[in-house]
Amino acid sequence: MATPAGFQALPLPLVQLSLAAVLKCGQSFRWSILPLPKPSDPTIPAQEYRLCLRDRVVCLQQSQTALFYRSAFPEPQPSPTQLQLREAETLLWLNDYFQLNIDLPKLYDEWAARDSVFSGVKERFGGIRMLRQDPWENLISFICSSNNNISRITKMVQSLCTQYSPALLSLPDLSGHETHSYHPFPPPSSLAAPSVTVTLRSLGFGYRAEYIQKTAKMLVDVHGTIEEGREPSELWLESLRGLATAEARTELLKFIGVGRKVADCVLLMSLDKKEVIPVDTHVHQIAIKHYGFKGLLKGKSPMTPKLYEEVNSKLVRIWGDYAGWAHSVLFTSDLKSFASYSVQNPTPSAPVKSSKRSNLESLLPTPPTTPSPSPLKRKASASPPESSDKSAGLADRMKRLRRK
DNA sequence: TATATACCAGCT
DNA sequence: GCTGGTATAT
Repeated sequence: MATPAGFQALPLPLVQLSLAAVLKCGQSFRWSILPLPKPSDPTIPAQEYRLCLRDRVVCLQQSQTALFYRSAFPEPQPSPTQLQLREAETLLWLNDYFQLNIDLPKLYDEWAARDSVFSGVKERFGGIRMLRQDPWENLISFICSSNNNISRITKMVQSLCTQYSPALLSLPDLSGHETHSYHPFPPPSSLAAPSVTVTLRSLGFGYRAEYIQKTAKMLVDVHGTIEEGREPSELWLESLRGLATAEARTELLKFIGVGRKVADCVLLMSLDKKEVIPVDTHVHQIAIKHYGFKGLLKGKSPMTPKLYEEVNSKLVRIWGDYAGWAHSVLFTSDLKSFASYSVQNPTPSAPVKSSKRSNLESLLPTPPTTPSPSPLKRKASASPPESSDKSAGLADRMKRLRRK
Protein backbone atom coordinates (compact mmCIF):
# COMPACT_ATOMS: atom_id res chain seq x y z
CA MET A 1 0.00 0.00 0.00
CA ALA A 2 1.01 3.61 -0.38
CA THR A 3 2.48 5.52 2.51
CA PRO A 4 -0.16 7.74 4.14
CA ALA A 5 0.33 11.47 3.52
CA GLY A 6 2.86 13.03 5.86
CA PHE A 7 4.16 9.69 7.09
CA GLN A 8 7.54 8.00 6.73
CA ALA A 9 7.67 4.29 5.95
CA LEU A 10 9.76 1.68 7.73
CA PRO A 11 9.68 -1.80 6.17
CA LEU A 12 8.58 -4.22 8.87
CA PRO A 13 6.50 -7.41 8.69
CA LEU A 14 3.64 -7.87 11.15
CA VAL A 15 5.31 -10.92 12.67
CA GLN A 16 8.10 -8.64 13.83
CA LEU A 17 5.69 -6.19 15.43
CA SER A 18 1.94 -6.08 15.80
CA LEU A 19 0.89 -2.70 17.14
CA ALA A 20 -2.67 -3.90 17.61
CA ALA A 21 -1.41 -6.44 20.12
CA VAL A 22 1.60 -4.82 21.72
CA LEU A 23 0.01 -1.46 22.45
CA LYS A 24 -3.11 -2.96 24.02
CA CYS A 25 -1.84 -5.91 26.02
CA GLY A 26 -1.09 -4.12 29.26
CA GLN A 27 2.50 -3.01 28.80
CA SER A 28 1.91 0.68 28.14
CA PHE A 29 -1.34 2.37 29.12
CA ARG A 30 -0.83 5.71 27.42
CA TRP A 31 -1.25 5.12 23.68
CA SER A 32 -4.30 6.71 22.07
CA ILE A 33 -5.97 4.37 19.60
CA LEU A 34 -7.96 6.13 16.89
CA PRO A 35 -10.15 4.32 14.39
CA LEU A 36 -9.53 5.19 10.75
CA PRO A 37 -12.65 6.09 8.78
CA LYS A 38 -13.83 3.26 6.47
CA PRO A 39 -10.77 1.22 5.59
CA SER A 40 -12.14 -0.52 2.48
CA ASP A 41 -8.85 -2.19 1.64
CA PRO A 42 -7.93 -4.78 4.26
CA THR A 43 -4.24 -4.11 3.73
CA ILE A 44 -4.79 -0.54 4.81
CA PRO A 45 -4.19 0.09 8.48
CA ALA A 46 -7.39 0.15 10.48
CA GLN A 47 -6.11 2.31 13.29
CA GLU A 48 -3.74 5.08 14.17
CA TYR A 49 -1.77 5.00 17.42
CA ARG A 50 -0.51 8.16 19.13
CA LEU A 51 1.79 8.74 22.08
CA CYS A 52 2.90 12.04 23.58
CA LEU A 53 6.59 12.05 24.35
CA ARG A 54 8.49 14.90 25.86
CA ASP A 55 8.45 17.36 22.96
CA ARG A 56 6.33 15.64 20.30
CA VAL A 57 3.41 13.37 19.55
CA VAL A 58 4.40 10.23 17.67
CA CYS A 59 1.72 8.92 15.29
CA LEU A 60 1.86 5.38 13.93
CA GLN A 61 -0.01 3.34 11.36
CA GLN A 62 0.78 -0.15 10.15
CA SER A 63 0.26 -2.39 7.14
CA GLN A 64 1.23 -6.03 6.56
CA THR A 65 4.68 -4.99 5.47
CA ALA A 66 5.47 -1.59 6.92
CA LEU A 67 5.31 0.67 9.93
CA PHE A 68 4.36 4.28 9.11
CA TYR A 69 5.38 7.08 11.41
CA ARG A 70 5.17 10.83 11.70
CA SER A 71 5.72 13.37 14.46
CA ALA A 72 3.55 16.31 15.43
CA PHE A 73 5.09 19.33 17.10
CA PRO A 74 3.73 22.36 18.98
CA GLU A 75 3.96 25.84 17.48
CA PRO A 76 6.06 27.20 15.98
CA GLN A 77 6.17 24.44 13.39
CA PRO A 78 9.68 23.31 12.45
CA SER A 79 10.96 24.18 8.99
CA PRO A 80 11.04 21.40 6.39
CA THR A 81 14.73 20.76 6.98
CA GLN A 82 14.26 20.91 10.74
CA LEU A 83 11.36 18.48 10.44
CA GLN A 84 13.55 16.04 8.58
CA LEU A 85 15.99 16.00 11.47
CA ARG A 86 13.15 15.55 13.94
CA GLU A 87 11.76 12.59 12.06
CA ALA A 88 15.20 11.04 12.12
CA GLU A 89 15.11 11.37 15.91
CA THR A 90 11.70 9.74 15.96
CA LEU A 91 13.04 6.84 13.93
CA LEU A 92 15.84 6.37 16.44
CA TRP A 93 13.28 6.41 19.22
CA LEU A 94 11.13 3.83 17.41
CA ASN A 95 14.06 1.47 17.05
CA ASP A 96 14.82 1.82 20.73
CA TYR A 97 11.24 1.70 22.04
CA PHE A 98 10.22 -1.34 19.98
CA GLN A 99 13.68 -2.95 20.28
CA LEU A 100 13.66 -3.61 16.56
CA ASN A 101 17.19 -4.98 16.61
CA ILE A 102 15.75 -8.12 18.22
CA ASP A 103 14.63 -10.74 15.69
CA LEU A 104 11.25 -11.76 17.13
CA PRO A 105 10.31 -14.64 14.75
CA LYS A 106 13.63 -16.25 15.58
CA LEU A 107 12.78 -16.10 19.29
CA TYR A 108 9.33 -17.53 18.58
CA ASP A 109 10.96 -20.51 16.87
CA GLU A 110 13.19 -21.11 19.86
CA TRP A 111 10.33 -20.89 22.35
CA ALA A 112 8.17 -23.21 20.24
CA ALA A 113 10.98 -25.75 20.09
CA ARG A 114 11.28 -25.65 23.87
CA ASP A 115 7.59 -25.61 24.70
CA SER A 116 4.58 -27.24 23.03
CA VAL A 117 2.20 -24.89 24.82
CA PHE A 118 3.90 -21.98 23.15
CA SER A 119 3.67 -23.72 19.79
CA GLY A 120 -0.09 -23.62 20.14
CA VAL A 121 -0.29 -19.83 20.21
CA LYS A 122 2.72 -19.08 18.03
CA GLU A 123 0.91 -18.53 14.74
CA ARG A 124 -2.09 -16.53 15.87
CA PHE A 125 -0.18 -14.38 18.33
CA GLY A 126 2.79 -13.33 16.29
CA GLY A 127 4.35 -9.90 16.55
CA ILE A 128 4.13 -9.55 20.32
CA ARG A 129 7.37 -8.11 21.64
CA MET A 130 8.50 -6.32 24.76
CA LEU A 131 8.48 -2.55 24.67
CA ARG A 132 11.43 -0.68 26.11
CA GLN A 133 9.56 1.90 28.16
CA ASP A 134 10.53 4.87 30.26
CA PRO A 135 11.18 3.53 33.80
CA TRP A 136 9.51 6.40 35.64
CA GLU A 137 6.29 6.19 33.66
CA ASN A 138 6.44 2.42 33.85
CA LEU A 139 6.86 2.45 37.63
CA ILE A 140 3.91 4.75 38.29
CA SER A 141 1.70 2.95 35.79
CA PHE A 142 2.25 -0.39 37.50
CA ILE A 143 1.75 1.02 40.97
CA CYS A 144 -1.73 1.71 39.58
CA SER A 145 -2.12 -1.88 38.44
CA SER A 146 -2.75 -3.62 41.75
CA ASN A 147 -6.22 -5.14 42.04
CA ASN A 148 -7.04 -3.52 38.76
CA ASN A 149 -7.72 -4.12 35.08
CA ILE A 150 -6.28 -2.73 31.85
CA SER A 151 -9.26 -0.57 31.11
CA ARG A 152 -9.26 1.24 34.43
CA ILE A 153 -5.47 1.51 34.62
CA THR A 154 -5.58 3.22 31.22
CA LYS A 155 -8.13 5.74 32.45
CA MET A 156 -6.13 6.43 35.60
CA VAL A 157 -2.87 7.02 33.71
CA GLN A 158 -4.66 9.33 31.28
CA SER A 159 -6.19 11.42 34.05
CA LEU A 160 -2.83 11.54 35.83
CA CYS A 161 -1.30 13.10 32.71
CA THR A 162 -4.09 15.59 32.04
CA GLN A 163 -4.14 16.64 35.71
CA TYR A 164 -0.41 17.08 36.30
CA SER A 165 1.12 17.83 32.92
CA PRO A 166 0.21 20.74 30.62
CA ALA A 167 -0.96 19.83 27.13
CA LEU A 168 1.81 19.84 24.55
CA LEU A 169 -0.53 20.27 21.59
CA SER A 170 -3.88 19.32 20.12
CA LEU A 171 -4.57 17.20 17.06
CA PRO A 172 -7.75 16.45 15.14
CA ASP A 173 -8.96 12.88 15.04
CA LEU A 174 -8.91 11.00 11.75
CA SER A 175 -12.38 12.01 10.69
CA GLY A 176 -11.48 15.61 11.43
CA HIS A 177 -14.55 16.17 13.55
CA GLU A 178 -13.00 16.42 16.96
CA THR A 179 -9.68 17.51 18.36
CA HIS A 180 -7.85 15.92 21.25
CA SER A 181 -5.07 17.34 23.40
CA TYR A 182 -1.93 15.39 24.23
CA HIS A 183 -0.08 15.55 27.54
CA PRO A 184 3.41 14.21 28.31
CA PHE A 185 3.83 12.00 31.37
CA PRO A 186 4.35 14.25 34.42
CA PRO A 187 7.84 14.29 35.99
CA PRO A 188 8.47 13.10 39.58
CA SER A 189 8.58 16.62 41.06
CA SER A 190 5.01 17.30 39.95
CA LEU A 191 3.68 14.31 41.89
CA ALA A 192 5.68 14.78 45.08
CA ALA A 193 3.55 17.37 46.90
CA PRO A 194 1.38 16.05 49.78
CA SER A 195 -1.73 17.49 48.12
CA VAL A 196 -1.30 15.01 45.28
CA THR A 197 -2.73 12.26 47.48
CA VAL A 198 -6.04 14.05 47.92
CA THR A 199 -6.29 15.02 44.28
CA LEU A 200 -5.58 11.54 43.00
CA ARG A 201 -8.10 10.07 45.39
CA SER A 202 -10.71 12.42 44.01
CA LEU A 203 -9.76 11.17 40.56
CA GLY A 204 -10.58 7.61 41.58
CA PHE A 205 -7.11 6.25 42.36
CA GLY A 206 -8.16 4.83 45.71
CA TYR A 207 -5.37 3.64 48.00
CA ARG A 208 -2.88 3.90 45.10
CA ALA A 209 -2.97 7.70 45.38
CA GLU A 210 -0.81 7.58 48.48
CA TYR A 211 1.61 5.09 46.92
CA ILE A 212 2.21 7.35 43.94
CA GLN A 213 2.77 10.51 45.96
CA LYS A 214 5.10 8.81 48.41
CA THR A 215 7.12 7.17 45.67
CA ALA A 216 7.48 10.48 43.85
CA LYS A 217 8.47 12.28 47.04
CA MET A 218 11.01 9.63 47.91
CA LEU A 219 12.68 10.03 44.53
CA VAL A 220 12.67 13.82 44.61
CA ASP A 221 13.99 13.91 48.18
CA VAL A 222 16.96 11.77 47.26
CA HIS A 223 17.76 12.98 43.76
CA GLY A 224 16.39 16.51 43.63
CA THR A 225 14.92 18.33 40.65
CA ILE A 226 16.22 20.58 37.92
CA GLU A 227 14.69 23.19 35.67
CA GLU A 228 14.83 21.67 32.23
CA GLY A 229 15.05 18.28 30.62
CA ARG A 230 14.52 15.01 32.40
CA GLU A 231 14.77 15.11 36.18
CA PRO A 232 17.62 13.42 38.09
CA SER A 233 15.16 10.89 39.50
CA GLU A 234 14.18 9.78 36.02
CA LEU A 235 17.80 9.45 34.98
CA TRP A 236 18.61 7.52 38.13
CA LEU A 237 15.78 5.07 37.47
CA GLU A 238 17.06 4.62 33.95
CA SER A 239 20.56 3.99 35.25
CA LEU A 240 19.23 0.86 36.98
CA ARG A 241 19.52 -0.73 33.55
CA GLY A 242 23.21 -1.03 34.30
CA LEU A 243 22.67 -3.09 37.47
CA ALA A 244 22.24 -6.83 37.72
CA THR A 245 18.64 -7.99 37.99
CA ALA A 246 18.72 -8.72 41.72
CA GLU A 247 20.32 -5.39 42.57
CA ALA A 248 17.93 -3.38 40.44
CA ARG A 249 14.99 -5.23 42.00
CA THR A 250 16.24 -4.41 45.49
CA GLU A 251 16.20 -0.71 44.59
CA LEU A 252 12.66 -0.86 43.18
CA LEU A 253 11.31 -2.70 46.22
CA LYS A 254 12.18 0.29 48.38
CA PHE A 255 9.28 2.27 46.98
CA ILE A 256 5.88 2.32 48.63
CA GLY A 257 3.32 0.36 46.67
CA VAL A 258 5.99 -1.68 44.91
CA GLY A 259 6.09 -5.37 45.71
CA ARG A 260 7.70 -8.22 43.84
CA LYS A 261 5.22 -8.29 40.99
CA VAL A 262 5.32 -4.57 40.21
CA ALA A 263 9.09 -4.52 40.58
CA ASP A 264 9.39 -7.37 38.11
CA CYS A 265 7.12 -5.59 35.63
CA VAL A 266 9.44 -2.59 35.70
CA LEU A 267 12.54 -4.78 35.43
CA LEU A 268 11.15 -6.51 32.36
CA MET A 269 9.43 -3.62 30.62
CA SER A 270 11.83 -0.75 31.12
CA LEU A 271 15.07 -1.97 32.67
CA ASP A 272 16.15 -4.51 30.04
CA LYS A 273 15.76 -7.56 32.28
CA LYS A 274 14.42 -9.80 29.53
CA GLU A 275 14.48 -12.99 31.58
CA VAL A 276 12.20 -11.70 34.35
CA ILE A 277 8.67 -13.08 34.55
CA PRO A 278 6.20 -11.08 36.66
CA VAL A 279 3.92 -13.64 38.30
CA ASP A 280 0.44 -12.26 38.79
CA THR A 281 -2.75 -14.21 39.41
CA HIS A 282 -3.20 -14.55 35.68
CA VAL A 283 0.23 -16.07 35.09
CA HIS A 284 -0.40 -18.26 38.11
CA GLN A 285 -3.56 -19.60 36.48
CA ILE A 286 -1.64 -20.30 33.26
CA ALA A 287 0.97 -22.17 35.29
CA ILE A 288 -1.73 -24.28 36.92
CA LYS A 289 -3.51 -25.01 33.68
CA HIS A 290 -0.54 -25.76 31.45
CA TYR A 291 2.62 -26.23 33.43
CA GLY A 292 1.68 -28.67 36.13
CA PHE A 293 1.26 -26.43 39.15
CA LYS A 294 -1.15 -27.39 41.85
CA GLY A 295 -3.99 -25.08 42.69
CA LEU A 296 -7.65 -24.52 42.10
CA LEU A 297 -8.40 -23.59 38.51
CA LYS A 298 -11.07 -21.11 39.47
CA GLY A 299 -10.53 -20.60 43.15
CA LYS A 300 -8.19 -18.03 44.53
CA SER A 301 -5.15 -19.58 46.02
CA PRO A 302 -2.93 -16.91 47.56
CA MET A 303 0.34 -15.99 45.87
CA THR A 304 3.08 -16.56 48.41
CA PRO A 305 6.70 -15.50 47.88
CA LYS A 306 7.63 -19.18 47.77
CA LEU A 307 5.05 -19.97 45.10
CA TYR A 308 6.10 -16.88 43.17
CA GLU A 309 9.66 -18.16 43.03
CA GLU A 310 8.57 -21.62 41.98
CA VAL A 311 6.38 -20.43 39.12
CA ASN A 312 9.01 -17.96 38.05
CA SER A 313 11.93 -20.37 38.02
CA LYS A 314 9.95 -23.10 36.30
CA LEU A 315 8.94 -20.80 33.44
CA VAL A 316 12.44 -19.40 33.13
CA ARG A 317 13.79 -22.93 32.75
CA ILE A 318 11.26 -23.60 30.02
CA TRP A 319 11.69 -20.45 27.98
CA GLY A 320 15.29 -19.45 28.56
CA ASP A 321 16.98 -16.08 28.72
CA TYR A 322 14.16 -14.24 26.96
CA ALA A 323 11.57 -15.83 29.24
CA GLY A 324 9.95 -12.50 30.07
CA TRP A 325 9.29 -11.87 26.39
CA ALA A 326 7.78 -15.32 25.93
CA HIS A 327 5.59 -14.83 28.97
CA SER A 328 4.15 -11.71 27.37
CA VAL A 329 2.97 -13.72 24.35
CA LEU A 330 1.26 -16.34 26.50
CA PHE A 331 -0.19 -13.67 28.76
CA THR A 332 -1.64 -11.74 25.83
CA SER A 333 -3.06 -14.87 24.21
CA ASP A 334 -4.99 -15.52 27.40
CA LEU A 335 -6.54 -12.05 27.68
CA LYS A 336 -10.26 -12.16 27.02
CA SER A 337 -10.00 -8.95 25.04
CA PHE A 338 -7.86 -10.85 22.54
CA ALA A 339 -10.41 -13.60 21.97
CA SER A 340 -10.87 -12.61 18.34
CA TYR A 341 -7.31 -11.53 17.67
CA SER A 342 -5.07 -12.86 14.95
CA VAL A 343 -1.83 -11.31 13.77
CA GLN A 344 -2.92 -11.60 10.15
CA ASN A 345 -6.15 -9.78 10.84
CA PRO A 346 -5.47 -7.78 13.99
CA THR A 347 -8.50 -5.49 13.86
CA PRO A 348 -11.45 -7.24 12.22
CA SER A 349 -14.17 -4.85 11.08
CA ALA A 350 -16.80 -7.04 12.69
CA PRO A 351 -15.44 -7.96 16.10
CA VAL A 352 -16.29 -11.48 17.16
CA LYS A 353 -18.49 -11.71 20.19
CA SER A 354 -16.10 -12.21 23.03
CA SER A 355 -16.00 -15.74 24.24
CA LYS A 356 -16.08 -16.64 27.88
CA ARG A 357 -13.21 -18.92 27.24
CA SER A 358 -9.76 -17.50 26.74
CA ASN A 359 -7.61 -18.56 23.81
CA LEU A 360 -5.25 -20.61 25.88
CA GLU A 361 -8.12 -22.61 27.30
CA SER A 362 -10.04 -23.18 24.11
CA LEU A 363 -7.25 -23.63 21.60
CA LEU A 364 -4.83 -25.83 23.37
CA PRO A 365 -4.90 -29.46 24.30
CA THR A 366 -4.02 -29.70 27.94
CA PRO A 367 -0.58 -31.26 28.08
CA PRO A 368 -0.06 -34.23 30.36
CA THR A 369 1.02 -32.26 33.38
CA THR A 370 2.75 -34.52 35.78
CA PRO A 371 2.38 -33.13 39.29
CA SER A 372 5.95 -32.01 38.71
CA PRO A 373 8.13 -33.53 41.44
CA SER A 374 10.22 -30.65 42.57
CA PRO A 375 11.19 -27.98 40.10
CA LEU A 376 14.03 -27.09 42.41
CA LYS A 377 15.79 -30.40 42.51
CA ARG A 378 18.00 -29.37 39.63
CA LYS A 379 19.93 -26.18 39.54
CA ALA A 380 19.44 -25.68 35.81
CA SER A 381 22.95 -24.89 34.75
CA ALA A 382 21.68 -22.89 31.80
CA SER A 383 20.10 -20.27 34.00
CA PRO A 384 21.40 -20.22 37.53
CA PRO A 385 20.61 -16.50 37.91
CA GLU A 386 19.20 -15.36 41.22
CA SER A 387 19.71 -18.26 43.50
CA SER A 388 20.65 -16.06 46.39
CA ASP A 389 18.37 -13.33 45.19
CA LYS A 390 15.38 -14.16 47.32
CA SER A 391 16.97 -14.33 50.71
CA ALA A 392 19.28 -11.43 50.09
CA GLY A 393 16.46 -9.31 48.74
CA LEU A 394 14.14 -10.03 51.63
CA ALA A 395 16.79 -9.51 54.24
CA ASP A 396 17.66 -6.19 52.74
CA ARG A 397 14.05 -5.27 52.60
CA MET A 398 13.59 -5.79 56.31
CA LYS A 399 16.32 -3.30 57.05
CA ARG A 400 15.16 -0.48 54.97
CA LEU A 401 13.59 2.62 56.40
CA ARG A 402 10.26 3.52 54.93
CA ARG A 403 8.80 6.90 55.51
CA LYS A 404 5.52 7.13 57.26
C1' DT B 1 9.36 -17.00 58.43
C1' DA B 2 4.59 -18.06 56.86
C1' DT B 3 -0.81 -16.93 56.44
C1' DA B 4 -4.75 -13.57 56.89
C1' DT B 5 -7.05 -9.06 55.97
C1' DA B 6 -7.90 -4.39 54.74
C1' DC B 7 -7.59 -1.31 51.12
C1' DC B 8 -10.37 2.22 46.67
C1' DA B 9 -13.21 1.99 42.89
C1' DG B 10 -15.62 0.02 39.26
C1' DC B 11 -17.93 -3.53 37.23
C1' DT B 12 -20.68 -8.29 37.16
C1' DG C 1 -18.54 -10.55 45.03
C1' DC C 2 -14.53 -10.05 41.93
C1' DT C 3 -10.14 -7.70 40.09
C1' DG C 4 -2.46 -7.73 36.40
C1' DG C 5 -1.09 -6.63 44.70
C1' DT C 6 0.80 -4.45 48.66
C1' DA C 7 1.29 -3.27 53.48
C1' DT C 8 0.44 -4.54 57.87
C1' DA C 9 -0.74 -7.37 61.69
C1' DT C 10 -0.53 -11.91 63.74
